[in-house]
Amino acid sequence: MDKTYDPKAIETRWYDYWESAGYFRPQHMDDSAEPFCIMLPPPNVTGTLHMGHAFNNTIMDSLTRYHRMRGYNTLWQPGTDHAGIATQMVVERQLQGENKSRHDLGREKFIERVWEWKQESGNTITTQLRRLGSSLDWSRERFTLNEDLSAAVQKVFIDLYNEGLIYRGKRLVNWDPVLHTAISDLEVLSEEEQGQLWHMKYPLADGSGHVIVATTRPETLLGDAAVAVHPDDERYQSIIGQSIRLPLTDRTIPVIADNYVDPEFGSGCVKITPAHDFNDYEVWNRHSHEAAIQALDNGGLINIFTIDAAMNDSVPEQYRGLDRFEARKRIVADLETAGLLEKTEAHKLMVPRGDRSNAVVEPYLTNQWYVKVAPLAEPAIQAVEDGRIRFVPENWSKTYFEWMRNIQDWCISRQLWWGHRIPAWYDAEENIYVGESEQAVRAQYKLGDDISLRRDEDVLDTWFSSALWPMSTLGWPQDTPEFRTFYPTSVLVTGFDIIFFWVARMIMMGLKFTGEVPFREVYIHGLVRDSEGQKMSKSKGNVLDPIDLIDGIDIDTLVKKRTSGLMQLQQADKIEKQTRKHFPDGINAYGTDSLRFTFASLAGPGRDIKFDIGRIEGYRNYCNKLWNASRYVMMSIEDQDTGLDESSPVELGLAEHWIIARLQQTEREVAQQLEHYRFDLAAQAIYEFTWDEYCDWYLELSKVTLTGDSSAAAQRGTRRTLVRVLEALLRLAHPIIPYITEELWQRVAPYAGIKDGETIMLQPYPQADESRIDATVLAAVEWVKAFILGVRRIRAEFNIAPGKPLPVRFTGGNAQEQSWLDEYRPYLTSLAKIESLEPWNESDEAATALAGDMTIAIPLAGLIDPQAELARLQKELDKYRNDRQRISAKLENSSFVDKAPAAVVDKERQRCNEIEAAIVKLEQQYERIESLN
RNA sequence: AGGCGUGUAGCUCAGCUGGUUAGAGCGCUACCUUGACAUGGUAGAGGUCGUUGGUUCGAGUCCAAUCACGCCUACCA
Repeated sequence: MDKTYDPKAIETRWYDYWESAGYFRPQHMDDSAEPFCIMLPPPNVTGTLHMGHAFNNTIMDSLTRYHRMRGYNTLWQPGTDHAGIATQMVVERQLQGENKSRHDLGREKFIERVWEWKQESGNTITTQLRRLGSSLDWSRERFTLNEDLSAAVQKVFIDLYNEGLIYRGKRLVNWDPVLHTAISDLEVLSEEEQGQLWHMKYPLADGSGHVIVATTRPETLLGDAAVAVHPDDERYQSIIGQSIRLPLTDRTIPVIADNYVDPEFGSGCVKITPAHDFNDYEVWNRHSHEAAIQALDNGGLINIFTIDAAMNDSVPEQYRGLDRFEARKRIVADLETAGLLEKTEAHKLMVPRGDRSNAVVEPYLTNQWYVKVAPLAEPAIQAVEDGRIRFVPENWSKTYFEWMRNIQDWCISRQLWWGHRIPAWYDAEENIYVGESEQAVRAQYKLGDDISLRRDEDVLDTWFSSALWPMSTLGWPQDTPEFRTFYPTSVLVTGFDIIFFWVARMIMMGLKFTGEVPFREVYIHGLVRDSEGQKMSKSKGNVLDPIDLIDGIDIDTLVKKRTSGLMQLQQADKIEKQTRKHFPDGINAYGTDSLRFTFASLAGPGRDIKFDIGRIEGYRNYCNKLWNASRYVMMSIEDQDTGLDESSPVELGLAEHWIIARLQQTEREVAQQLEHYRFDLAAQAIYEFTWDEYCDWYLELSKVTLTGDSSAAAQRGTRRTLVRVLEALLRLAHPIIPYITEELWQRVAPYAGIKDGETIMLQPYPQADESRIDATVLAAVEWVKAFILGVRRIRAEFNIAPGKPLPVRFTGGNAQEQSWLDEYRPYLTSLAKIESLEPWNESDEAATALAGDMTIAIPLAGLIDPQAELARLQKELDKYRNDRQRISAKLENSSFVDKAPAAVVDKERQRCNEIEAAIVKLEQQYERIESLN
């Protein structure tokens, strides 16, 4: 074996081996074993792996591997979604390079082109997921636009439409003027930006004065339908019902009264632009029956924008064709000239932008399809309330309820070409026919060939198909063995940012169409951020690529990666500086296992995961430690008898019994933590057992037996324990660090008596055997450790070379300790490097330490600096005396003795006695040293 | 405005249903290349658990108030 752990050398070959051997597939397709199933949240097909994916996958793979080893019939189902807008944008950008638009190609050719792109580039992320060691069943990979998944989408649309839960309506939507499509509320990101508030004078038509209205979007003036005041506002009673001469136009609009207006804010007058503002639209709805409103063009619903958000032909000629922001400037200037601009002030406002295009979204009046969500939400709320679905951590259910109880109808149509086309047809009178195909529609509605039908041009929101993912990937609506075996799935693992987008919608759809929840548990994990807690983003230049952490990257390449393709070029310098500061030497190749162990350790209950490079370094060191421990074990057992032959005697010593007991405790702990999704604590238990118990103590203790004059049976027992505990440890750690454990296990397992072990993946997960935990053994080793540590501390304090054998004396100690001293003498002399171990006559000049009731003394004639030693003893005494005072006060408190459980009181008493004994010994030593002075 | 969350060692975080002396990793200090490992070993320094009250025999842990920070949802033109 190599002296150092090199992930590159081992990680490349195992994945192919596992995948080609079919280990990732479910073992059964029936109910002969308990099923465990996780659906991979389908990544965007245009996507590349980011830290969130890597984190998320580490958790899912750990769960999957754990359950597989536990004997569950396990399926982790992969796939990608078609990402309507994102994918269409990618291909349109390609076309742009050829100076073409999608319209030049036409719908059919364009879609062909997208499929071609998907064929070539759509597997980037699935290739990267493999690098993470993810044990996904690739033979079942799905894509939201696959035929069977599309059939599910169509069925759901048609059924919901027939039930009246999908409808078409003309309403205000969030319109992305760059992408020319409606987007849902969730795809709009509002952020505070610096803007201005313009206060404008709106003259009354009778010339008697004016009102002041303020706006952040002056261009919408051209679409105004009214000015609203509060009905009880004394100041404006007289003008309610009067007319306003709308500036820069030849229109007049009424003053109306509505409760929506806050009289305290601004002038108390609000301009109402119903076709371009959600609140104004509501106001308009309440007043649209009024004659003055009805008299306006289109009943007051005046649309002033083209699909590009340029001014359309309904506005005065001089503004037509202007972009909205250009129009804004012109209108402000014209108002100024006309003396109608009262004032302009700086104003912070929330600006809504499309999450894909980053363009300012406009409320825009269009025909769209909607899902009526409230009836679907009700059962979905119940499913969480009554525990059929459990959120972990539980608190996220509050967020879920909050949203579900205030839910809005969902706009599902998108003005795109790439996606599931809406199965609706229109006749010349705009009557709607919904069905599987034109033919089916004609048959169903008895439409003759003389009636021409035209299909709806729009496609469905990608999330509409994602909402069906747990059902559709298992074959629903067909009654398949997969669906029968694995639905409902076991757990959904995802970040909290996606609860509304996806989790809630899956629950609604699952319940609606299968009557069953789609998953029984939802594990919500935190979001990965950089070491300073900042969200990782391209524009901030703080993105880490998981593949770079695995393979390593030099600093120049990293800088280039972070600074290329930036929206704002002036950021580049800052990002370069920052990057060179954080990663002066680039990033080492840490390997997949180190990355996974890091993620597992970070998977605590918090919701921000700060990723610091120091952490992964530490876990790479852990892997190296495990590697070298195995190396030592292999060196100790190769060509040696490890007690596999039952006929030769095998003897286990204290160390063996101890490490076996600690292993059982660790196994219990790890399983318990994994059951509760505490990957951090499970990882910590594995880490501590490996490093602090197995390596620091057991390997050292084993050397005493193997290199000493122990019997053949004892040596056999030690070798057998070395290899068996290691073998179990590898299985224990395998779900988190699959590669290194497989690599080591392949070497080690035969010596542990495992024959024909093809892979660690399918070995049973270690189960604790409580009967092998012996409290006396644990206590004995604790005492042995205390003894050794005592000697080491004296060495360190007096600067005695660690290798120099020392004479050690002892005195006192209870009967058990005296017998331990006798029995475990070889461990003590070897690990503490003791030259001679004899009773102490208490007169020699010596430094002392305590091991339980026993005093350890190291004669150090002439070496001791009495002043320093007295100071040290004093410090220790102070600590003990403090403790004694606190505890005896407690014990003298009758209410404590009366009310606290007896066990607690007993413990305190015992502790008090121990402290008392220690103080006595320390005082004696103090006097001895003092007398030397 | 409403909802959620966080505040423990220089940094990143554990601390489960309240019970001895509050832990880990990284960083720091000193010593050590000992035959698994310097991606290592040994020893050590470092915390009045945001603040103030309360419940309790006992509070980092439960309750209330308060301060600071963060996130989400909805926004006032």
